[in-house]
Amino acid sequence: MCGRVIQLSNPDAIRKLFEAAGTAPNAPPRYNGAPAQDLMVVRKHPKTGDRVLDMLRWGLIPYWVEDPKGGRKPILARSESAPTSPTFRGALEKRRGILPVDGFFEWKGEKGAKNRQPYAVMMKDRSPFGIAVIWENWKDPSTEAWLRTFAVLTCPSNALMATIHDRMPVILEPGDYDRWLGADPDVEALMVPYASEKMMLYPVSTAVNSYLNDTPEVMEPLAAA
DNA sequence: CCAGACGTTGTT
DNA sequence: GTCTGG
DNA sequence: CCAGACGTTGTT
DNA sequence: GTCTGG
Repeated sequence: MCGRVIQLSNPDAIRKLFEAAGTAPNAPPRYNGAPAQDLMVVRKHPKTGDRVLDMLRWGLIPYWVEDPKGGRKPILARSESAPTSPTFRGALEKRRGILPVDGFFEWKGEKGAKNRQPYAVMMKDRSPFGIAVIWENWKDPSTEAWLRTFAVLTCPSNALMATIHDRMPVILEPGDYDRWLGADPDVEALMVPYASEKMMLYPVSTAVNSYLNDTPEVMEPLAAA
C-alpha cells in the first residue's frame, strides 16, 4: 500500500507551503514516484533546527547496515510496531519527516493477483498534503558518501480507504507539522487514520503500473467501460 | 508499488 | 545499534 | 554467551 | 514462488 506517490513539485512552492527554510532542491514533477527514487522530504535539520526540504531516497537503510545490496530496504513502517522495532525505533524518535504529496496510488485486490485495479487517492479539494515518514542517514563504506533514505508510516484505513485496502499512510494536519517534526516523545497520537470526508479516490489506468510511466496520464480517471 | 529475473566461473 | 533464539 | 536478524503486504 | 531493482 502507498507504494507510489504524486509529487507535483514546484519545489519552491512546496518549500513555502511547508514553511521550510533555505533553498528548494531541484525536483521534476513526479506523477508516479516510486521506491528507490529520490523524492522531496521535509525534515528538521539536526544542527540548525531549521525545517528544510531535501531529496531523500525512498527505502530506509538503517545506518548500521554494512552492505545494503540484498539487504531489505523497507518502504513502509507500521506505526503500531515502529516504536519498538529495532530497525525503526531510533528514526521514529529522532528523525521524523514529512513527504509532501498531491496524492498517492493504491492497488485494490489480492496481492499477487492479476488485474489489480489502481486508484488515485487525493484530497477532495486537490490540495497538497503531508505524509509522515522516518528517515536515516547511511554512509557508503566504499565511497564515504552519505545517503539519506526514508520510509512511510502506515496506520489502519479510514472508512473511505477501507473500500480498497485495510492500511493507509499516516497523513498529518498542517497544524501538527511542528509537533511531528519536533522532539515530542509522545507522537503516537498523531499516527492515526486521516479524516475520510476530506479525501477522495478514483480508479486510474493500469498505465500507472510501470514506474517508468511518469507522466500526467497516470493520474487520469479510468474511462468508463 | 510493479516488473523482471530467477546461473556459473573467475576477475578487477 | 539492539533484540531474539539457541 | 554468541549468531543472526532487523520489513510490509496479504495468502494458503 | 520469491527476490531484486527502479
